[in-house]
Amino acid sequence: MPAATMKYSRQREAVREFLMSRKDHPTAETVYKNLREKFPHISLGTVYRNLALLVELGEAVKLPGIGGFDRFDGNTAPHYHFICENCGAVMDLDMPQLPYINDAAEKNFDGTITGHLAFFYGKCSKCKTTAEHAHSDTGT
Amino acid sequence: MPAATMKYSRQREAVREFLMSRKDHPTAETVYKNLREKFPHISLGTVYRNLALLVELGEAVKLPGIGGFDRFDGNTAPHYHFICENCGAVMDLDMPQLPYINDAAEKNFDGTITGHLAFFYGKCSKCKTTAEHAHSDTGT
DNA sequence: TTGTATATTAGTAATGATTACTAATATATT
DNA sequence: AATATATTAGTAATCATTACTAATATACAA
Repeated sequence: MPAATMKYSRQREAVREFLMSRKDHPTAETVYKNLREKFPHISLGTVYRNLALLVELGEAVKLPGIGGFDRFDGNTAPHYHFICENCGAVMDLDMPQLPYINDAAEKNFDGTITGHLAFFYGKCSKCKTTAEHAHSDTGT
Repeated sequence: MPAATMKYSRQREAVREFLMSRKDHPTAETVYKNLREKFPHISLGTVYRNLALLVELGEAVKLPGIGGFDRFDGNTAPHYHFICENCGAVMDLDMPQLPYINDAAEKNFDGTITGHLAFFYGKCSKCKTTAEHAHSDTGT
């Protein structure tokens, strides 16, 4: 619930800027670790609150529960995601929207389809060649 | 981690049967509530352990983090899901697989796409007419 | 500039789904 | 029946996320 009137905050701006600058859909923990370089006393709660606020304002998107925890995407334009089965990396896919699959879904369905969310699985370019097993998102 | 050799258990059979009998992708809590009618002393841990075991054996599928918690699907054949934005209900969609969208995803992608998961959103037939706000999965 | 109002924060405690642990029980085999 | 071990019930621990609170930052006006 955004406050009645909103005030500027350096922490919120930093969260916003960090999110916009990244294409890897960081977790709250990753945002926290990175912002601590600029704000050594920032609290995890502040990160969570501002991430939720940005989502409410339509300036970020929440990808819930991927690999056990929520991730946040500064790109609010509808797009598809890829998740590497090997290293857990999450990345955007450069592909057009597929609005017609909504029609396919609505064909034998009583309700109304307004949209969809799709995640593609496989191996990222790195894991395709190297057969490593470590999981990423180290926040570097 | 399944044990070296597996033994029969009435509780596990009950979990399996319950899951197979339902098309609404119940949560662990829902399975627990229902099985308590037959096993008044069954523990939630037993339900979780057996659900995880069934997933490992390939007899069930886990839908992670939908609406805040994991759901379990006794239908292991690949299929698509619908999630009602109003009541939170989760249901199967009667539609063909869309293998060609993997090709669309792989077009400008360096890695390998092996599959996808898609969730469709909108209003179920019930919520399309009645404008209620309660969330379901009451376990009845 | 001061002063007042209130949104925001840091720090910490609480929540809640899920997982781990352990002594007792169920199952399988001899 | 006796032995071995997989499984359970019950409970405690985990851990991402949320809620709470006194102190601080921001906005704006006198």
